[in-house]
Amino acid sequence: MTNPRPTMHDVARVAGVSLKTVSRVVNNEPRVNPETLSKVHLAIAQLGFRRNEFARQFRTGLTSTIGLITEDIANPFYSQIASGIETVARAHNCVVITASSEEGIERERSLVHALIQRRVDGLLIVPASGDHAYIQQEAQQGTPVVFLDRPPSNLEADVVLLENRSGAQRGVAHLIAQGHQRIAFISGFSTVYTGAERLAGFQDALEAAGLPLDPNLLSFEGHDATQAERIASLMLTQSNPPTAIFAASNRQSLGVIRAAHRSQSQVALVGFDDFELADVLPSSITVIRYDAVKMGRLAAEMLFARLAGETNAPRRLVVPVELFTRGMNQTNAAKP
Amino acid sequence: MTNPRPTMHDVARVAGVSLKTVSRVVNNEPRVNPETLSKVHLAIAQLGFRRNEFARQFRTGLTSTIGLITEDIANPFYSQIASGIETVARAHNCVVITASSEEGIERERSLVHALIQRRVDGLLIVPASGDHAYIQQEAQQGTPVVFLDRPPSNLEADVVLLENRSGAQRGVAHLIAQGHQRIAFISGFSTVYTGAERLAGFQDALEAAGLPLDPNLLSFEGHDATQAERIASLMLTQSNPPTAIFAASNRQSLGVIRAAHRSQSQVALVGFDDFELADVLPSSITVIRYDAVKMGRLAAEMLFARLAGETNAPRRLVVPVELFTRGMNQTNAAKP
DNA sequence: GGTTAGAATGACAACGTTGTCATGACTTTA
DNA sequence: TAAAGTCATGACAACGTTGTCATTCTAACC
Repeated sequence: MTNPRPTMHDVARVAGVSLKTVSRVVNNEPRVNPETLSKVHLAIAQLGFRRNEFARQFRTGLTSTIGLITEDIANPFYSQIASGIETVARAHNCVVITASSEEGIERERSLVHALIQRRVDGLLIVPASGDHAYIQQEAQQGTPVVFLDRPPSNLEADVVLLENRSGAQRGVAHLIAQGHQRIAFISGFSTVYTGAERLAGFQDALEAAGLPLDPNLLSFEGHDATQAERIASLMLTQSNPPTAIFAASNRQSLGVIRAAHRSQSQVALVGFDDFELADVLPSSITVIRYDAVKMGRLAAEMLFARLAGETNAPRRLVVPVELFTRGMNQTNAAKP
Repeated sequence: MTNPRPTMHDVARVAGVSLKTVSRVVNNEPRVNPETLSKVHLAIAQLGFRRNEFARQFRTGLTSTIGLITEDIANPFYSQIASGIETVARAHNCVVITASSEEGIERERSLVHALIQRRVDGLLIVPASGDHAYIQQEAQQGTPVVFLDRPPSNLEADVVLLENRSGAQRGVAHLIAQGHQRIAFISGFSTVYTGAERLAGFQDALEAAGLPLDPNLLSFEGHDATQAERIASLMLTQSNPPTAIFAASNRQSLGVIRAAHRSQSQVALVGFDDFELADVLPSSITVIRYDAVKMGRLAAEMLFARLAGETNAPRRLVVPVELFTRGMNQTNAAKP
């Protein structure tokens, strides 16, 4: 029923030539007699032979495979990054192994090891919070690593980041320019790099405008949309509620939108990360947006540059973000 | 600077034992003298040795790697599937290579070959339209293949599908029950399996209600959201416009929502596929939804069952869908 | 004390490919 | 016609691991 895959050896036997000659044909090496060539081609077609890339990679030491570790591939942000990476990888005849760390440093570590043991040529990592010194040894043993979205701790390495701080600052400045004075900031864990940077941008904007920072309007517990919704609801129903909210990522934006919808609030919202349908919501949402696919491409290109032998000091690349304003609601409408 | 990765041979030399003894230690084989054991462990730690999984896989013939080919990994539907697959793969100590066919049969074919040549243990494919007979040979040579979302043409194989036809039928019946008589159907290419099935479901519902099918209210050209928006706009502005639209997938839903938003139309919408924010839109959207992650899990489990030696006839698994009604707008409100 | 059993270890082939070198035949050159 | 060069081909080792089998040594048995 299932005939095993033929090897070069089988082809050689059928064609009546040596193993090496088959290898030459398969690799399009010169100096093969045309007659021999066709004999071999015939045998190849007859057996349905296809070179065992796995064995070849083993022999040559290069797997033409890179690894990508993200928090969760189901998250559109990461899957867009993955898409950009894949495009570049394909141009280099590479495939991509994707794995999800679920935001745990231990799990990340075990994935890194699993991929290193499979001898991927390089690694792209969206790092979980925690100590990344363990990567040092791997990198020194010849597997280049490029980080995405967040820099690793305790490690000098290539990294591609977003313009987090200035992006957040511009978003908040936009709200201030619209006349908002009480602006809330809802984020996930403050220990995550992007959260901290965006908070800094938030503070920059307040300071520049001479506005006070009300601790009651700060939250770092909106890790997912549900949490963010709960927190936004609380803020909106308290006495002296915020007139605007800055959401640190699309997960928080989602929660805030739901909370505002439920409580019929007209609170203004600016969010980091664009999302589909932002344009057709009852109150259009201004966002800080960027090209996630491009981010993936850039990181992959850095990795391939390393693989090509580049040995400069680690580089830090920053992907620009754009304040994209929607629905020019200049003022904060009062509740009905 | 970069010390090459140590091999078992290096460990053996440092520990003063034979290669095979190191192998025994690494594989936790019994009958190793405790003293020797610790010598070897010491050498392993000292050199930072980690087994070359790649060489091991080469020797044993199993790569512990499966391949996943989708249309576009950046599409949330596919990235959710990927997430489910990854979970199952991890439980089997496998990693997943993801690749995008960009909906082209030729590209798909080249990816299948690339993955087969890398000797992935199995393949999961969301097939592009076209002839899939070429897979036959691969499957016979020992690489099991499971299809997702659409069955392959000219090939008997395992496949996991959605309840397309009855799902669409229920969605349209829901609209009819609300009193709609002129219902449009907007889809991508009719040649794609899911599109054809959902159209059949649409027709089922109309027939059951004794409603006529107006060809002017059918379109198969809304391949992406932009196209769908254009078509929906045309339909909505024609004389005798539809009072409801059935969108065959989330891409079409998106376009329809935009079109309705632009033209201030109150057209009712039911769409196949759920999407974020559907609950907070001005007119809440009823959808046919399902668990895409689970779909990935099921397919992966089928694949691993094959890898475990299952040799039954190809199976067809159907993932149930659910009509999820939102916003009980019983009637079709007239324009203001 | 000689045979046997078992424990601990090592030598070697094998997986399927590519790189290195050798070989023989034929052709060109002096 | 001998020397040198080119062409076509093949034999063999190597990549790093595991599987098979052989070997040595010690302990236990009759």
